[in-house]
Amino acid sequence: MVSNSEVAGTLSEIADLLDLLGEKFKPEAYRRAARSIEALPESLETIASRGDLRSIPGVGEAISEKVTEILRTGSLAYLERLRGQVPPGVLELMRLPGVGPKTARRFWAELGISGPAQLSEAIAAGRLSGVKGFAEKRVGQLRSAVGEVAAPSPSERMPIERAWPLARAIVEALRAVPTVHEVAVAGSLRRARETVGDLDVLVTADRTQPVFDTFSRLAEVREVRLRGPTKETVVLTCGLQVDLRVVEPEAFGAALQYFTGSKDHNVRLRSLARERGLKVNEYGVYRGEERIAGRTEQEVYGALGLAWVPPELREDRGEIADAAAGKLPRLVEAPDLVTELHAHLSPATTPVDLEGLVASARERSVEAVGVVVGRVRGGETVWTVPPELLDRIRGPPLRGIRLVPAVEAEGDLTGVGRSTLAAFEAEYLIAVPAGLGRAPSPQDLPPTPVKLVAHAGGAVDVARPVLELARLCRAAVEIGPGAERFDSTVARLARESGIALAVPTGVGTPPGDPSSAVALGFVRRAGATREEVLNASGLGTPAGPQPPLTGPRGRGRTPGHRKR
DNA sequence: GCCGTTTTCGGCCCGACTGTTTTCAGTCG
Repeated sequence: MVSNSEVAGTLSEIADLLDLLGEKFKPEAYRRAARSIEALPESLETIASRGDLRSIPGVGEAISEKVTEILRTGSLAYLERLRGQVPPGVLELMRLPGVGPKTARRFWAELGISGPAQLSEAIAAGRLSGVKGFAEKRVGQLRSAVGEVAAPSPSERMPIERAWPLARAIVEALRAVPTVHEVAVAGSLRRARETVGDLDVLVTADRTQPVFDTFSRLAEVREVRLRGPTKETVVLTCGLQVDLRVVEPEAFGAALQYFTGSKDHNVRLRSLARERGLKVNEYGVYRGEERIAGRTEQEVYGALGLAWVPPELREDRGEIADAAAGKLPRLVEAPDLVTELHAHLSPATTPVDLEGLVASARERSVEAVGVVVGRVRGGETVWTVPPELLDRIRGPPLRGIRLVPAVEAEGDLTGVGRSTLAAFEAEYLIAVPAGLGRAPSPQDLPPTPVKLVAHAGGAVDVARPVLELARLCRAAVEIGPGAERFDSTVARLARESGIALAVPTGVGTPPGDPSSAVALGFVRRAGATREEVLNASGLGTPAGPQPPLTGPRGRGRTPGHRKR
């Protein structure tokens, strides 16, 4: 079994090799195919077995044949042939910071340098002095670049839930600068990608200098890598790179659009602009010399005849055509989340904790909270809240918040039934299918409806049996960051199978915990509307057409409705 | 190599920054 990432890696290597060989457009074609494959919600094997490889953006006749060969044989003759033309060390040279295909090729072809070690020797021996294009400063850069190879590896992509608090801290620090007006985070964090490679921060300000000064002096900053009149790049102690740009207010929307990406979304957007005789860059939309949009993103998309595209959808998966046709989904939003389905009290719970939970719900305008009052494993009770708390949870609403008792059932669901709920006087079950190694069969299902499948997590292929369980139970699956929840690719698969989603609201989590915001980003990234999120319908829904409480696919009701 | 409500051929996003230049090439995002 060859993973999607391995295939993407192979295509990227082909791109690099073609770059070194001086090819013009092929490298970008291979990179684009690699990016789409990396972002696929299901395995290439599955797609190939349906004969659908050509439906992947950027995959045409030639690349689909190569992918097929890799899947079938685990290797690729074309790649081996390219490798034969370029010494392996030259690829490593190209991966040094500041060294691209042209420079690497010159080292190799003109100076006989075919690897970082040889480059290091050449620099030490002074063989670069007098060579055109390699003056003192450049040689200094190369020396440190070669040195860094042995040092800790360059920063890899970071899980979004880790990057989120860092971004928040930076935004708050910049907002405190007196000359600053607007601050926004763009990039893959804004698109709610599961991992982020760097942070992009945009600022409008009266004066640039104080902004850069504050930025460079942040406690988390390890080094300032580059500073120009409008842009500064730093590296944080954790290795994450942060780019800060100061833009004028008239261009804020255009810059936000541009730096939010994705790259493929922007390329398509600018191609569309060209077709309409317009030009889009980070300063605005231009007809000739005249700027016709730029202050807001709505203006920018509007000038191109498009509806504003939510950042989470900007991946060139057809969203631009949808925006042109007015067919973009109305994605679920934070105020839609009126119910928390899965809140925990600590094992040593006191009434104070319950007050805290209620306060937390009020803060977030959540009106009903499903509280776990007990946990069972294989029919045995493993944990339960103190009886006096159970009474309060079952009692009348606390300060307007309705508390709904729920039971978590770990692992195997056989033996879990109505009696389990009755024992706890709970209203619904939360399945926690740890170690579910196979697809469940209907006999495995409890006679009591399960409302939520939570704490499952894992990669797409691991998720399938869990999704099958959710489908059979007509339960929602919990989405969110971390190893114990499902990400946006699984959320998308769930939606496509008609399975409802559940989004943690953050009720009962510490202040500043990013998991609720990230979870919302994930389900939006999966294209979910309010109607597809179980805890977004029902209670307190604003006036207007009410979504069906029981969705078209027969999902359960929200806790708050059971006694109304 | 991919792709097309202008195309099955002829295009392929665009600008900041750096170091090296006498006006630009390369890298990066």
